[in-house]
Amino acid sequence: MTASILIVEDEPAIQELLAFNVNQCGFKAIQALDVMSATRLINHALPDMVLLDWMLPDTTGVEFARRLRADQRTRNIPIIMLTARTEERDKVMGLESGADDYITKPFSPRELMARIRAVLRRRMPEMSEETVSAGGVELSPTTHRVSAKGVKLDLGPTEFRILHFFMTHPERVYSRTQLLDQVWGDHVFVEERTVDVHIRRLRQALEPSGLDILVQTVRGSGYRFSPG
Amino acid sequence: MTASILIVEDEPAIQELLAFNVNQCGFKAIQALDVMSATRLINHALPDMVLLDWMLPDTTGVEFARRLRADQRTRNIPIIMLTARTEERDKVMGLESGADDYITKPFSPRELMARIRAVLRRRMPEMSEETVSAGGVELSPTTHRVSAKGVKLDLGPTEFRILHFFMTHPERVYSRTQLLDQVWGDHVFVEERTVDVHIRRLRQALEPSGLDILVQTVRGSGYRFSPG
DNA sequence: TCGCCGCTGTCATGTTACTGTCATAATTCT
DNA sequence: AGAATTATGACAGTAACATGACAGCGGCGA
Repeated sequence: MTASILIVEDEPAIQELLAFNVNQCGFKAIQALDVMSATRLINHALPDMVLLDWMLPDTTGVEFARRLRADQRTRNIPIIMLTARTEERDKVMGLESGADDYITKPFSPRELMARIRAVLRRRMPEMSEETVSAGGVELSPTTHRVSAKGVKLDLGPTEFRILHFFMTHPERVYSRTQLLDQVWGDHVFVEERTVDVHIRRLRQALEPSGLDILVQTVRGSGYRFSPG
Repeated sequence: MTASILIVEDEPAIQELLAFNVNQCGFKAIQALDVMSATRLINHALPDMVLLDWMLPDTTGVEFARRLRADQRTRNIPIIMLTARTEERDKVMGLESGADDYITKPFSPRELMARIRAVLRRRMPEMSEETVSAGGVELSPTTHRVSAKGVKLDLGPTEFRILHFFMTHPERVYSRTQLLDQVWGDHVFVEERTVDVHIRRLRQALEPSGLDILVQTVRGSGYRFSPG
């Protein structure tokens, strides 16, 4: 689920610097020294974003950006332009060519990362924010509040996520492994028995209102949320 | 933070007239003569509102409005439609283009501004200039004054903006990133932890009146203003 | 022009609350 | 009963947050 970022930059030193920073921040850097190889890489697999140098040996960055924007397949890939000059004219041209943002060299790694994240954030849809209600429990992701039979209750982050997942997937049994994947995230190494403990904590929080019965154990299989 | 308003209008004379009036009223006018450049501008930075001509050379205003509404990122931007004749009103309404309001040409600057303010008040509360009051705190954007339980208190500019944003968006939890976007501005590069510090300063200012409890920490998520 | 002062963003350090793991008790099944 | 599975309580490590200190910046008046 980590975003891949195609870096198109002919200067090897800057190329490496960019790749290092991008990788450092948890993205996957894909490197191209010119437009031709960039095109090949894009044909092979679409990146989630393109970091594009303004000046390139064969085609200019602006021209390449224009081509990306023209092609239906690549139209929606965000582009950040790297430009050496600070003149307003270049900025305008960069934006005219369809770049989402631009950054002038020299730049700090921090600023670069901030811009990358900002652009990705603008493009990425938000997760579900609907208030869920079932079996006397109400959970609102936006206010991050939970109430059982009208009484506010206090959950830790993990218990909150488990409950949210359960309420949006009621009645169905989930194994510990599935819960780890869904609630903790795919590639996390956590002991399976840890799930038990968090289920316990969730039940404890629901206990005062008597709604702990909604979280049911299915021996040999896992757990289930059953609003009845 | 002044609201930025994107004006999409192909007639240069009217474009300028609109821009002049918008700027005159303390907003920031961003100008586009057609849908294509409007799209580019929006990709770069989201405006707080769109003033949209009904008839445009390339895509019609309605079509553009529909696209804005379809995209998760732009869904919540208020739109005001400009139409040439009264009879278009029904069409605009009937087509459900998603506009928040419409205004027929010719229009008086006064009327235009009134509608802009009305829509902003409805859709972007923190942009309007009205005095907000919640949980014993009163904040007046125009005079830049804040009082807690009747006692006047003294805030720095940033703390003022945070509090204003919070008061116009109560109960909802905002991540540090979201707060940076909303209070600092879209592409400002500031360390996330800086938010903590300003929250601290805001709480410190509220402390004497005991209202610092209104600013709540939601561990793992962000902060929330809860007037109870 | 200079120095003062308030505001800002960052860092280092202190504090708190959550997490994951284990050991052990309590179930349930065969 | 014995085996397998789950419940529960305790605990240490740690991630997330709070707080205080500080240097840089910009505005403002002397």
